[in-house]
Amino acid sequence: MIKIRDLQYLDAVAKHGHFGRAADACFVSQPTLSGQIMKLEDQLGLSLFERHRKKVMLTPAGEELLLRARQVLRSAEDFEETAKALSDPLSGDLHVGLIPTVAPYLLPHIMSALSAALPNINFFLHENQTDVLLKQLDEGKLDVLILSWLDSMANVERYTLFDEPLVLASPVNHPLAHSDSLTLKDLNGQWVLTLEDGHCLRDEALGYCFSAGAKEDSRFQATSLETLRYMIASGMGITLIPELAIKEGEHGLRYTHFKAPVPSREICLLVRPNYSRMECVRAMVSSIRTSMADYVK
Amino acid sequence: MIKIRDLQYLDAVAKHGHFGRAADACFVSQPTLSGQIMKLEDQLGLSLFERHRKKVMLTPAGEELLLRARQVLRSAEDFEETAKALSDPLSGDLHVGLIPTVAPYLLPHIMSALSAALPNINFFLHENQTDVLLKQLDEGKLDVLILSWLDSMANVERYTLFDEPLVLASPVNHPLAHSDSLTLKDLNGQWVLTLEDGHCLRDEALGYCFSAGAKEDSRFQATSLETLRYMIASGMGITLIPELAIKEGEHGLRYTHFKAPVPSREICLLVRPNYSRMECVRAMVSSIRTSMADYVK
DNA sequence: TGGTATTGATAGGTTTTACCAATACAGATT
DNA sequence: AATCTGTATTGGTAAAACCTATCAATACCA
Repeated sequence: MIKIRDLQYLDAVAKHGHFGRAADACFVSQPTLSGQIMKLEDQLGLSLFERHRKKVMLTPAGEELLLRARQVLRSAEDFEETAKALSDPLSGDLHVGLIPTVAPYLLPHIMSALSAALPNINFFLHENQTDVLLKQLDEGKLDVLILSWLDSMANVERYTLFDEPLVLASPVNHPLAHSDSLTLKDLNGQWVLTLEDGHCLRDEALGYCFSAGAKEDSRFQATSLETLRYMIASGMGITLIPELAIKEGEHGLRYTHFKAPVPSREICLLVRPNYSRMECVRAMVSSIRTSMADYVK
Repeated sequence: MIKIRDLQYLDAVAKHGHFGRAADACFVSQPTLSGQIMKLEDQLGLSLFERHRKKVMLTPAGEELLLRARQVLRSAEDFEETAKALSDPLSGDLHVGLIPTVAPYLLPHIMSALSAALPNINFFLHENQTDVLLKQLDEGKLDVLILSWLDSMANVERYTLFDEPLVLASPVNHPLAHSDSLTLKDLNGQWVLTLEDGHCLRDEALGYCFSAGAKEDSRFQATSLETLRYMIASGMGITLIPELAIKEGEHGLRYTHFKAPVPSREICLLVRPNYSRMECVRAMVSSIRTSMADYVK
């Protein structure tokens, strides 16, 4: 296979019409350039130049090949320029996967700081359920995930961002609302509404509720937290809601915090092991942790 | 500057997702390939692959660069394929320069044999006066010239094709027509019509005529042999015409051959010294000499 | 839970090659 | 004839690309 250097020599000699000056332009000695051109001609099985005492001119074949050589050189330069642009790990595109019970409630707290910390990163946000996200991360379609940690997760690198308490969401007139000392045990015998299957929050919430002796009202399953919230407000039951999802001042709805042991989930950031832009990931983790610490305070 | 080989390695690893198999495909050892990829990554200042036990996947930067790398490889292959096609010296385009007093009379005798001898050559024929042709040959716009030799020509390689006698062209009723023993001396005192300035035939014909004591009728100068012929036929004077230009059966015109010493010109083929496709030139010379030997016979 | 296979990285040594300085050589110029 | 200009040749060097052998980490299997 030909070498790009040789094509540069070809280009230079064609441009200068003179081996010595072309050699200077390529920062090599004239014998080197002459030798390489001869080797190239030998390799191609044709002569590129006619050597004359006063000038060096392209053969017809050389003329033809010069055009293609310049095409090669152009695309090689394009490659190098792209590489240079990409070499800054703190720039470029970053595809972030988030679960639906996190994305709309977390992003408002972290995005402005993230954008400020990584001004040259374009964040693409993808909302999907955990299993889909994990698959896409593995396939390389996503760069990082932000979701609720499950012990069953494997083959990922995990950065804990914060622990998010779950709070009781109930109709304002519910007996447990306004309790000053709500514990999980108080859920015993209650009917609990949940998200539809596939949401990790459903499994987490049900886990806490079942262990406390509550029962699932499986007649309805909400497709989103927002829908679920409306169902609760209309008096259909209670549920556990992540703290970040609380919106104060909602009509008919009341959020009540638990006393210890507080049910919670761990929100973490996942990347593939050996991910290439760890510098960027570390900056993200740092920025998000700071944002959330400020939020708690 | 990057090396094409490295881009091939990049392409191979991306395609196979496996260093060992990619190395086999590139006919190098796995450590070599690993090393070169690492060196490339180092050089570019970014990592192209994420290494996992079970698979090797492209980083986002790698994905982007792979596209450009393949573009480079494509154009490099195009270069090599073109070179291969051009490496056959007996194919391609060939620009032939001919003088106006040769082209229309010689070409019918030689072209079919030339085309047969060099079936893969495209002949481009350029008709111009000697000085223009020499300049274009020197500039590389033309590959070979076919013209009448002048001793003043320098810096060219010369292949004699044949000697072309000059014959007397006169009106049929001219005293010298029908002579069985015409010599140059018979031109003494005659008025001679010629081609316009710039045609080498003019200088040659005038040379013979002046030395024989003839005079130029400078009231008219023909722009082509065909015009000149009509002027002779209409009784305006005599001239010397190259033998190949004779058309028998023309009304009012008579051609008379000279006895020795026969005035003549040498038709030759010229190329630049160091011309690259000498194999092709030799084939041309050989073909034309054969054609013209057949013609004389 | 060891034993084996797979895979990419590493180490050490060899060959290739691109390179330079010095110089030869050829044609043009004086 | 002497000189100049420009390319080719020669001999030697340092970088690189490459190989074989081996390691370390993991996956796979019984």
